[in-house]
Amino acid sequence: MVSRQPGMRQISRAARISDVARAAGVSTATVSRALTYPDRVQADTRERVLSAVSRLGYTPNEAARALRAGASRMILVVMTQRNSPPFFADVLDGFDAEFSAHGYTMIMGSLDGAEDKARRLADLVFARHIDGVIVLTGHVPTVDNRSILDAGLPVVGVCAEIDRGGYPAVVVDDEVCAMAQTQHLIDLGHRELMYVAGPEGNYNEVRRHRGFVKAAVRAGLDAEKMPRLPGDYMLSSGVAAARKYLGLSKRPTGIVCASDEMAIGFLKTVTQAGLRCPKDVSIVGFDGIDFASFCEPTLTTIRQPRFDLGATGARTLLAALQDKSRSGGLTVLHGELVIGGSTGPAPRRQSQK
Amino acid sequence: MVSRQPGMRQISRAARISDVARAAGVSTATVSRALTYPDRVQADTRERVLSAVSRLGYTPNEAARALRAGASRMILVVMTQRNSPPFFADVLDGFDAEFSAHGYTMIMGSLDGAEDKARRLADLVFARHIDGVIVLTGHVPTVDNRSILDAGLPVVGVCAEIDRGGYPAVVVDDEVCAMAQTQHLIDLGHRELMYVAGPEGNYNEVRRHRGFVKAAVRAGLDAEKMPRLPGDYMLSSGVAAARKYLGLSKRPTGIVCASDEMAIGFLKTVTQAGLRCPKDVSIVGFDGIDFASFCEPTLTTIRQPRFDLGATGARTLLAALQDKSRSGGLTVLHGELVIGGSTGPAPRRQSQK
DNA sequence: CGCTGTTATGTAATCGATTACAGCATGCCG
DNA sequence: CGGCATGCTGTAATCGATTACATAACAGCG
Repeated sequence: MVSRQPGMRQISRAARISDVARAAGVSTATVSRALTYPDRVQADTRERVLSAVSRLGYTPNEAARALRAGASRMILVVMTQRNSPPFFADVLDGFDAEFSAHGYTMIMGSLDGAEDKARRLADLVFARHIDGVIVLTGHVPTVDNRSILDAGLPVVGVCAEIDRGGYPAVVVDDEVCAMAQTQHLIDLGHRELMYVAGPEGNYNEVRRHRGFVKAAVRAGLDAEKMPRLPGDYMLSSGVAAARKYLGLSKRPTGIVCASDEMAIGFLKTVTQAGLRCPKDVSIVGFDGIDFASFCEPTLTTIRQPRFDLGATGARTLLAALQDKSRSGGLTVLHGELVIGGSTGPAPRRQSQK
Repeated sequence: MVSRQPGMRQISRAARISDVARAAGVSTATVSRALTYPDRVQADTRERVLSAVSRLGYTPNEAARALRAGASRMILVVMTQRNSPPFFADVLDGFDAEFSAHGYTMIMGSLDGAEDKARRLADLVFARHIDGVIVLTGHVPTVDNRSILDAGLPVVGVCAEIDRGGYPAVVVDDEVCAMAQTQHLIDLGHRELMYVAGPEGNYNEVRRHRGFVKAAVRAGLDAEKMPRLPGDYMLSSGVAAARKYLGLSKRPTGIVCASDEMAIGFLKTVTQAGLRCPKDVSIVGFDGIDFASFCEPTLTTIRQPRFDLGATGARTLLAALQDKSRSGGLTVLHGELVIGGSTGPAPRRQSQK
């Protein structure tokens, strides 16, 4: 009745610690010690145990260990929307590098607005299946009157601070970066600017827009009059923004986008409609995703330290796991303006208007 | 000594089933039944239990449940290389949709060649922390003389069959698609073709190249003479291939790439060098990633049913989890040629050579 | 009235690893 | 040689939920 597997090795039944103990002629306590504190058992006993372990292919049952230890060595990473827009890939790599080096495993949970997803993640957390949480979206939903944050686990915000205060976070100086984006256009002579936004109320969106306004005001421009088209960071909303832009009677010449994806969607759509970039219109993105260097023209953008955001965030959480009393603290990393081909001097006609 | 959390709710200590039992004035067995088989307990008892559950905010401890049940409701998804190249995002969404609908949670494990990563994933599997495995890369490494496959769990290959046979898989008809890619160029009059490859020996690479050769031979071309530049599916290798291409004394006019990323890297590099696409050179990609529609010109490519690959793969694994005896079986989905602006008639000069 | 069948609930074993505590040698010292 | 410290190993409790089995209450029926 043993189920045969296609593999080479025959699986009879996973070896338990008691099997190892019997094979090595010791107690289960000794097996456990030989594995966890090798110097607490005599050398020859250790030998016998280790050889039995490898002979039987023993791996300690994780559920039993977690139950006893009260810790699972699992980290939940909460993301918005669908799985991994291109920007996040490197951030996740940063997490992975640190966590797996410290014996932790990551679980990715995407919150695409569906309530049951949020409920499942909350269950995971309250079931003590998780030791710590990383929140990639500033906002954490509350379902059934409970939030992931209420489980009392260490939580770190990455890319955005968590809206309910008091948690450590690792972010980029969005506002400064957005000012740099905008200033770059101003330096090129653009005076008619437009902003393509991220989701309403989003942590990064709020700051990026604030930076845009500040830079404009500082240059003596009337920020009130500048169009602000809605978006959601994704390609399609860049396309939609471009369509609206093309319908405007008086088109701004400098376009500041809150993400690269939107900038790329915008760029493609307006050039396809016959506008020349950067001759007729200049476009700046935000994020520095790989494809920014592969559109035509290449995109001027803000390069974020993506891997570093992830690695630093992971280290912050690991520190909190070690020392639960540690709290708060904001780490701010810096973005960098990368000048591509999508921005150039403002066209004369427009700038004189 | 209770640690205070910044949240609103006060966390004293996670409620156990015995706390609920006491609060409801019943035994733990009754609590468990009230939650799992509601119709096995009297209505008023159930009421009391459920009210105590919500009053105490009780969530069953997952480690204890998993230990007792011998199942964790966790799925491991093994990926190659770094986290989620753009192609995989939708596939992962497909997994997520099915798995989370059925109460399963996904763990993403990336194997970037480092041995310790492979060891950790194997540990996870052998520790019975996982109920099933999805392998996104045909090859599964063996470390310390054991492979993830040896744990005797249900395993499904997605995007590629698993090299050690006998496991079900969900794939796309790579060879047919590659023939369509190639035939498209041949139909446009190209007779000098070149192939930009994926990683040596990779499941998809082998089939895509075979399709390329078949289509060429069928058209009476000498496949032996056609350059085959090495690559790894990623942007940078497309760039590298383009550099080599530019150095060739006699440049093929039809370029078949084993991935969109390479095609995009290639396209950008050769147009930047002054070649016109599709006038001087035609390029076809493979995958149908979002950005294929946003480069200049838009990329002709093979659109894969990415979400469907994921969803079908997940369903296959779920079926295997229900009925462990079920084995084998290959599901083949179909890709579709999407014609973009990167392919056009072969230049006259070249095609007459 | 007493027996059987049914339903609701409780008791206690169980999953597998960890670890506090106990026990047993052995060595050292007075 | 007795007493105590030290080092190694074993026994058994423990983590928290599930569930086989036991028990109790009650209805139905001859």
